[in-house]
Amino acid sequence: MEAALVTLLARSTREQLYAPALAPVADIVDTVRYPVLSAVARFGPISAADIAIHVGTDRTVASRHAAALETAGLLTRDVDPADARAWLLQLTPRGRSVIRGIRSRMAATIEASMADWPDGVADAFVDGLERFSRALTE
Amino acid sequence: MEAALVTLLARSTREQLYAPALAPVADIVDTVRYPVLSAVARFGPISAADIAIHVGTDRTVASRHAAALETAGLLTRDVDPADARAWLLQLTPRGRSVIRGIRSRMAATIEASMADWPDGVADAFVDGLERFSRALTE
DNA sequence: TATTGTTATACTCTATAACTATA
DNA sequence: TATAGTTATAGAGTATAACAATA
Repeated sequence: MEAALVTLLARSTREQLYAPALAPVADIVDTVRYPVLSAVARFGPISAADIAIHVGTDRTVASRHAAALETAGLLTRDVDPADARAWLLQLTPRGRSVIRGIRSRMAATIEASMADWPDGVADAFVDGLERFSRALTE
Repeated sequence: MEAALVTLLARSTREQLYAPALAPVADIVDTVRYPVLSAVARFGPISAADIAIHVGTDRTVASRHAAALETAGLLTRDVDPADARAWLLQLTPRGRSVIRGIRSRMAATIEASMADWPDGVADAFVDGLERFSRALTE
């Protein structure tokens, strides 16, 4: 298992998995900004500080990526009515459309690589993957 | 699944999974050199050019990491008897001992995070992970 | 006093280009 | 001519430090 994990965690694997899904929108979303966009999609409206926690980077990094995604028209930043220091990040209709396309292409890539797996193995893997991911973020 | 995959592929996840396993040898093996060491353990004796393919980086990067690991006494570089241009990388006894320790600590971390999983789920996950990793490298 | 967000800066890691030596 | 390995250089991405504004 160690070998499989080392392979999966390699930087090149991330590029390899993201590249085909991001290709059509490569000019506005790259492999480092996509995690921010994905987190806003899942947890928004959310502040940049909380995004940083989910994405696992420093606040300054999340802030810069969010600014870039705002410039690209994929998300908006509105003052948090409950805290004037914070900005709440939220997807624009264009952002929602872009992420829908990315997810659908990513799913196609993944499903293709599992096409010849025995029945049930893929479902069990996805189940385990979700458990493992949850364990990491707790 | 997309969310779980984004989490797993995050740079911070790699650090989080490797950190406890590498801590005792942090002065000689870090998270970017470990994949090189692991590949030498699995495929050695092997040339730097082939290591680069397995690790998914450029030749120059693999070469530098290998040089550092040699300086640390974890691997040796001997001229390939079949090709005087190439150097064959191979673990030293110390290198084997170090990687044994890393793998055992990594296994402990992973097993701990799966401790409360239902019977069979962990095995199915590992099976799927290995299949998925193989699909990525082909 | 602590926290949010931002900017300037330095650091790490990587790829590209150029070179030598060998096939 | 092509490939293995190395070194110098530039680029991308990140964290640290310092700042203003608000809790």
